[in-house]
Amino acid sequence: MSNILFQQRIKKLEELKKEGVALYPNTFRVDTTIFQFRKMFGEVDAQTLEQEKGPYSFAGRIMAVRNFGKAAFFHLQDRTGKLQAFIQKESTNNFFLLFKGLDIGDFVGIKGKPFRTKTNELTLLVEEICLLSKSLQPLPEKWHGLTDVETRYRQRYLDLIMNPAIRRVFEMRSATIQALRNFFLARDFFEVETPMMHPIAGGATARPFKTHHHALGIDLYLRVAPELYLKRLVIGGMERVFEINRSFRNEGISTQHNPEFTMLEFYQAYATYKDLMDLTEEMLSEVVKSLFGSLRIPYQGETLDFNPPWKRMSLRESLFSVGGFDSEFLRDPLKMRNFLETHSVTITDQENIGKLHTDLFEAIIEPQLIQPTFVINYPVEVSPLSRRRDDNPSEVERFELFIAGREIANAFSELNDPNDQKERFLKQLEEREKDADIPPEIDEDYIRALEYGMPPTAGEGIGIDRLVMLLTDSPSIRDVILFPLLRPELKG
RNA sequence: GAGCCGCUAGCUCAGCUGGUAGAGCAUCGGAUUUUUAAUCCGGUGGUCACAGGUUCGAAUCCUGUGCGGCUCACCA
Repeated sequence: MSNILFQQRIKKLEELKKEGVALYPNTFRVDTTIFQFRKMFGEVDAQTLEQEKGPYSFAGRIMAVRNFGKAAFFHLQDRTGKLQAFIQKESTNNFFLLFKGLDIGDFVGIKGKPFRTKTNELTLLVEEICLLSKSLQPLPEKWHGLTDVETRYRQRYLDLIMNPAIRRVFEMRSATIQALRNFFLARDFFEVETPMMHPIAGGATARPFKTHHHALGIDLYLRVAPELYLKRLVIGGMERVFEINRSFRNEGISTQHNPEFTMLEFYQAYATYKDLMDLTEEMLSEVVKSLFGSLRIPYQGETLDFNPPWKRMSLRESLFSVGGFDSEFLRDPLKMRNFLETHSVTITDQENIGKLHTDLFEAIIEPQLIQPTFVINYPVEVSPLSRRRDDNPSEVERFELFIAGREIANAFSELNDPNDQKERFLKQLEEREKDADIPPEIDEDYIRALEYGMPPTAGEGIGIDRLVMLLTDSPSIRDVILFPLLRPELKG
């Protein structure tokens, strides 16, 4: 590190050391947060404050300094906010010793009492100050802060120091997950953790990450979904289970996709996909209400309205009512192909009617579904784990929830017929592109589990990252993941 | 994987049709005991992402590479 600012700080560090200052002590005790301090004295007038002796002790990072030679103002930032402190020669015994050697970015402990400045700002009069940890790297500029997105993602700690708003995003993320967990616990669901490393990649068709276990001498796959394990638990008698955890998909990266992402999956025996629609409305409106106190929230210039009931339409209906296609068109593979090609959708030769309909849906309908909308009754070809409809076996009992033009949830009545399941697995295997990295295997144990009998069950997956994007008005999934995956930096 | 855009001081940014790099903040030295992006005076700081090419001369034009952003593809 050749930069001069770094060298200057190393020099200061050595000078402090020479003076006998402990550079990284851990003996300072904090008794007050900045939030608590404001709560206690935020409304108290200057005269009354004079009676207040303290001392109160705080710790945090120095974020700005305004120096007057024999006195100075500075901002201290802790996890709860920023506070102005005033330090002066006459009332701080180690003023000269320390203050000369301090830099913006250093952690300090301060003790003192509250007062109000001429401009009536609540301020701490510092009676004692000590260095807690030296910052050798200079922080970004105080006014513009850190805006370079690459640096914000690579050095998220800097982003968190400089941009308080990003901290609020992750507080919202935590609160969302907490609210979801409480929702399920209150309804007698059982929280579990199932394997991340699978001998056979199943539960979705995305390409998996591959790894190797040396002692066992076998290849393993990071899970693309927890689905098949959670349903084994239902078979085992866990009639209501949920898991909130990571899945991994070895696919492209975009504003909607990170290779590792967080999913909520839950299964409820003796329920149907229709029950889950009701449950989902209840769940998300409860979460939104608890976070915002309202069911209408802003997202990227739109207002999302979570007031139930939400619109429900079949995939076919949506092609008519939202897409404006007619039934003749929807029966004609050639016309649909031509149409899709003019909308630059790439299609393979062996696509059937069902796949063409979902292509049309994804290209034309999905982006238009801004308000929460359930789309139901998908073709069986694109739903290998879903139960067929009794009145139309070419379709399945399934819904996807769309909000702001994006898929947020996917749910279905589960296929619990082991013979049908095995046939669909085999069909899937036939259609899958050959990939040397993924052996053509089906999960025989899952079939065996089904043969013991799975109760009629409905299950759902919700993309937590995408949900948090909506709740925090974030345009990119990287804004709601603390450390999104990036290519490694070049060294030197 | 493809297309478009970007990369200049620690940070935020200027830098025109090519003439040899600038501002603000930060930092260093000085002044300053009520500031709020404090103020005033004086300094330090650059392999212009990297590598080639064109040219008397390249931050600037061309080619390639790296990293990032957006869009598309992939992700039933």
